[in-house]
Amino acid sequence: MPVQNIHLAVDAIIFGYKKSHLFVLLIKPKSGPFANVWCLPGGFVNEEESLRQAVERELLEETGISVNYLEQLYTFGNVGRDPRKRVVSVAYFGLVDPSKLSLVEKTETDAEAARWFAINELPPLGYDHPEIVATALERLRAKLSYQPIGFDLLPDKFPFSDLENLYASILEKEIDRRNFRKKIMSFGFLRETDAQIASGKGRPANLFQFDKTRYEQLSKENFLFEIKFA
Amino acid sequence: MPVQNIHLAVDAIIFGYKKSHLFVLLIKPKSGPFANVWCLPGGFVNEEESLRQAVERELLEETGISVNYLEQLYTFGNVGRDPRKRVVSVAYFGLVDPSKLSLVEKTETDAEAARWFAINELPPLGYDHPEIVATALERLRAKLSYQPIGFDLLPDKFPFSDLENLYASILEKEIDRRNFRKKIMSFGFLRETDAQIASGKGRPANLFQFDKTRYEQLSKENFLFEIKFA
DNA sequence: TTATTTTGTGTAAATTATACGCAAATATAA
DNA sequence: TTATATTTGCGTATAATTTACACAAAATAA
Repeated sequence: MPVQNIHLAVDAIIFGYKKSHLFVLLIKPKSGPFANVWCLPGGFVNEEESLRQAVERELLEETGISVNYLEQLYTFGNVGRDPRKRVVSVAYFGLVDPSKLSLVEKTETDAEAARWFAINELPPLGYDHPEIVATALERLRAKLSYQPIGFDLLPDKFPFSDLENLYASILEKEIDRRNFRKKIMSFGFLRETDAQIASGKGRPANLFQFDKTRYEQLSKENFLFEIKFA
Repeated sequence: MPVQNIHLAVDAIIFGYKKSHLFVLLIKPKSGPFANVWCLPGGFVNEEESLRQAVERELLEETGISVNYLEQLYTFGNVGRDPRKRVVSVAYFGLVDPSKLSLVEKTETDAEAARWFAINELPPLGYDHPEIVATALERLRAKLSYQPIGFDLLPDKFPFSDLENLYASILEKEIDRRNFRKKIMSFGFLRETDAQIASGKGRPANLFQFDKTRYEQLSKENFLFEIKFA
């Protein structure tokens, strides 16, 4: 085996969603070359853990969060992306529901705390993390249209308009409410509950629920999830 | 920085296509725990090269081939995937045109040589390479339907039926010739040349050519490549 | 010259996507 | 209490796309 001095890290880019805004979870590392700069959560991989375990561990250590959805995004390995030495980082892409977003309102910024930032109000980021965020955002947008992934950004029960606003705001498109609803309901994996919610003003909305089991059943048959917009 | 004893490798899974069959490029490593077993080309990353450079270098060294298309596929990092020590491997996914496939017919199996294997006649593979192949095949199939990637598996000029057979054989679907042709031609990036080819028997076919520039132009506008099959 | 093989092409029917507006239910303000 | 503003819930007609389907032309082989 060669003598190799390459370090292996993982980074996590975690999206949250609330009130028509997409958020990203950031931390300020306590040490390292970007010690006082906002960064994605992440760190070095231990020798006896899988990559996924490493991300989950780092996430828990640095932010206290656990995710609804997590998948490998891309591996960033350019020479020089860490000023100290060669570090290759496997980035993971995750989604959480709004219950995890409480820190956004709470945190009164202890310097090392994790914080949520709205996607279009990100602070300057360390390393090549802007590139990672861009890649993740692309992936999120792409996946919204061919995987029912939006539900991992919503609470268990939600009014239909929340789903609609999620698509509209993340994809930055206008959506025809009637056609969108028709389309989603035609899939048959969204259950209308008998609960209602009063959103403050206007007519109260019925709450809906994503039936994951049903979705998985359908996927095995000849069913294709796809949402396109003009 | 932590002391970390993880090694970083790259692997390449290269697809070729000829006469309605999909091929994968394999080698027999000269050393290591799978010294006499067919494996994907690959090897350790040098400290001063990017991941992509590493794959391209290994490919050239081990198989003498250069590719038409190459993208990062996935990073395989489970503990124990290499019996010697922790090795994390970034797998790349590549496509070549049939001119590179000559080794298939030529090679009279010098033990260390590279060889093409039909996808459904693969020998037993070392490491976790069966998993990598499976992942790559999934990716290839998925991409065929939303990126005009099939052309990288064909020669510069090709009869239309080759394209059709490529889709049919890789996706294992039946295709309606007339509808498929209508669909592809409607995109407007396939040029009919005035060359013809006599395939041996039957009516000679006109040759077609993928106009990449035109495709890229279209992509910038409001154009979506998509091919679905029942 | 006849049979066989492969290419090339059009149309009608079914399905899917799009465009579009009004009434019901609530909260708030007058 | 009544009027106003806001949000939800819903249907239909038209356009666009997808699907199903068959036969003639050009070549080779027998």
